[in-house]
Amino acid sequence: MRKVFLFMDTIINKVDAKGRVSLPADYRAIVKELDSEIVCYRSLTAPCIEGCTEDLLEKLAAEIETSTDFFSQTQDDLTNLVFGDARRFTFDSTGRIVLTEKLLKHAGITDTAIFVGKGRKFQIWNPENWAKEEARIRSEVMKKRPVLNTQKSGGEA
Amino acid sequence: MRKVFLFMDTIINKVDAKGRVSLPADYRAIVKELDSEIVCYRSLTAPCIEGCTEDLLEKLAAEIETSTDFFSQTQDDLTNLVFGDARRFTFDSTGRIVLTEKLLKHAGITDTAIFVGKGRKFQIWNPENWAKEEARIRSEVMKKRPVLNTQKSGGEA
DNA sequence: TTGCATCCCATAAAATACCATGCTATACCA
DNA sequence: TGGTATAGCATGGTATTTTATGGGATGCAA
Repeated sequence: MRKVFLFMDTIINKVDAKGRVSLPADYRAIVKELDSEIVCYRSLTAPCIEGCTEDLLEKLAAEIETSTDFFSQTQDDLTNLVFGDARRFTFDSTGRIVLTEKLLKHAGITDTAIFVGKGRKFQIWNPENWAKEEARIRSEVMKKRPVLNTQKSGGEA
Repeated sequence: MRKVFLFMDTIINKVDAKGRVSLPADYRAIVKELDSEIVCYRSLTAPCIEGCTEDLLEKLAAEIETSTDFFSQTQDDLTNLVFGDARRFTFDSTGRIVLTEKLLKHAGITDTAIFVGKGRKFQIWNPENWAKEEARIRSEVMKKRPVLNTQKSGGEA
């Protein structure tokens, strides 16, 4: 039995004409062990699909409810945005989910998708876009790293 | 069996001359599993119909009753409006509810309706109006998001 | 009896569950 | 350590079920 439930690794899978993709086996295992379901939505910040367990969304719902007023405009906007876009995805006996046209379009995915672990969440990218994004992130980190170090000690590398 | 009961996704359905609409299958599943019923009322804040399970309204009522400190006059008025306007909608064997003229008029719905998940609640819009509303919300959030981030750390694209 | 509302049936389309296969990664044994 | 057997996984195809939706029948009320 697993102790830690985090989405990790980067896995490429094919997307067929129906939009079917195998959810990486390890992701499936997590969802099963948590006795939860997958929820996907369009990322707000990047051209990719984002996914998490339904449990996490449930927590988010609770948080929105407690931190904003029942009749407030903010609660209205937030819930519309989050839950209006999200959708449950149950996987079949072979471990596949069927992504919607809306999601695939937003991520620019046609016949191949790449799953990127993000801990409690994961993302699904068009592989080419992800390659660029990963490069950007890595260079970004390298740019920031010396700055952070200088502040603390004296800089390195 | 489902653990989490949240209305999600955005689904377009037709409204026939009798005012009949199919409640999205997933919404029905939630209502059934909660062994509850659908309640709809005119949204107080937007030109749309709002719906939730009877259970939620029950909770709201209970909260008002048990709340020690008196509610403000406005809040009281709001709850009056909601409960006064709300009505049960049972769906038939094919999963349809019959919306009233009053509700349809308030939302400007004629032959097509779009269901928007909001977590514990959902909304029913005229598709065109919803398109505008969604755009408004997205731009609103994009404006606010950087602000929220700057307060915490240093902001991000 | 007539109008209105509810219920039931039929059908086409779409979503989803199932089956089969080849491949890959893992485990096992010499 | 190297080779082989095994189990798990991704993937293509097919069958079945569910869902949306139009039309009609039934029952109640005015």
